[in-house]
Amino acid sequence: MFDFAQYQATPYLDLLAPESVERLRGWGRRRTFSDGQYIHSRGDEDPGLSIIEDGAAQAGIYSTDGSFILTSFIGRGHTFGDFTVFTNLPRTHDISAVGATTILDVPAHRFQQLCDEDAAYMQALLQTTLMRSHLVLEMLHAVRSLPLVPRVAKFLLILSPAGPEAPTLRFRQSDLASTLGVSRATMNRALADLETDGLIDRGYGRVKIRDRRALATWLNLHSD
Amino acid sequence: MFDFAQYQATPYLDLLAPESVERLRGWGRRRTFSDGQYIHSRGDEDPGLSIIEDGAAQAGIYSTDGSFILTSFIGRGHTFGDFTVFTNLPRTHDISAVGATTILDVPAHRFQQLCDEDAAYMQALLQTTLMRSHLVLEMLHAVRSLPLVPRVAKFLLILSPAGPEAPTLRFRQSDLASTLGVSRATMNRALADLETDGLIDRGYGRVKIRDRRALATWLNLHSD
DNA sequence: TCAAGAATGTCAAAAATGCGACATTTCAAC
DNA sequence: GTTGAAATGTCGCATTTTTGACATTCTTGA
Repeated sequence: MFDFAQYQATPYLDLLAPESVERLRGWGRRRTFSDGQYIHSRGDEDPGLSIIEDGAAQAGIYSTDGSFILTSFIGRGHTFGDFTVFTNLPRTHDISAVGATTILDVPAHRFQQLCDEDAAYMQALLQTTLMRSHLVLEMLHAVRSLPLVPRVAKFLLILSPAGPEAPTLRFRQSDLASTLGVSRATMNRALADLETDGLIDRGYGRVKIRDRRALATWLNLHSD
Repeated sequence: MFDFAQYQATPYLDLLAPESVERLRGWGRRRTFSDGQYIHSRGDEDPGLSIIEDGAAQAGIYSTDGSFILTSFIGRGHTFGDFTVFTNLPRTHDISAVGATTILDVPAHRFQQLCDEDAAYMQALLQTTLMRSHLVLEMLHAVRSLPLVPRVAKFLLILSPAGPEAPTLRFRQSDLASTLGVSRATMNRALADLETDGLIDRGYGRVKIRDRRALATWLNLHSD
């Protein structure tokens, strides 16, 4: 049985009442980015909550050798930078736009003020944070306990956007590889296996999941 | 430079005002456990927040082959079960006591009521959740990008309790091994390396960190 | 105190993965 | 279109890790 929530968190904006969303919009600054453009760098110290109004972003860390270790794909309605508002940590990830993207930036002090006035803002944030935390734990568990091919399958499920039935991930195999901590050759073999089983299609700079449901079912059969 | 916060989250109880802690105590049920006793099992559905008043616990997942994949060490003042209160997820980890342990259980509806009355309860929870989330991301990053020995070192730092300067981890090498997703033989070699460098001592069913600071310094030199 | 169980230390063979290389395919800029 | 850069597909070979085995050490309970 395919539990949708198991692999996706509910977007922050979807957890707020429409009027709360409107209010939030009034308090933030809107910025637009083009595909691949940097939004934040690891180590930046400008605390604030960012919300994706349109488009998408990816969070990860650039290694010294230039490769990018992807941690999460952030879709419309989701947030990032939450760390910086409620802890003293600097930004922990590099974030760049995927496709044309509009971001709503709410400075830390303003967001805290909003939370004071209406606890719903904080509760919603807590909910998404807990769900994302759960997903990261799942990723961690996958990395440590699943054999290569199921591990790749699980990551594809977690990293793929929620919406479409047959999502296309616009990732290079080399980036996917460092995301899972394996070499490109190994990733290629694993993707080839999944393609042979009719679960995905490999393309130039992208991977297409033919059917989320089928992939999830296959994963259940091949894990544990 | 050894950043203590980098490897430890602040306990929930430490983020609350003393009177808030008192109030919370009045709302929960106190239970005691002896060393190794089960507190919760993965899959349980009895939503509620648990707080460690005394002692400690460890969270992880038992594999089908009986080995235990440790995810986190939960010390005094920390919480678990937060998922179950604010999302519909069942418990995701097996939790057992480490040493004699006292737990304060607050049922989900009561805790939510508390949050409604005083947002501080939620804000503190958000803070610890964000910090723990950060730690899990660090673990994930370590698993994927660090060579064996630094990887082991980083996990030892994250899993060790905050308090003592020379903490002793009461873990078998086989459990540590599955926690990092390597074989026992490999774990043994890695620990031997660290022991040769004078950073830890291997014992029967335990690993002693001679000096957290020194280990952290060594890790900085050997990562990236 | 002693025996049995449990955990560690270690080894050689087998398996998996990484590394470097190179041909091929695809895309995008001109 | 053409061309060059970028990404994929694949191949040995080197390296690391796993596996299974066995001896040794430690702990605990009879």
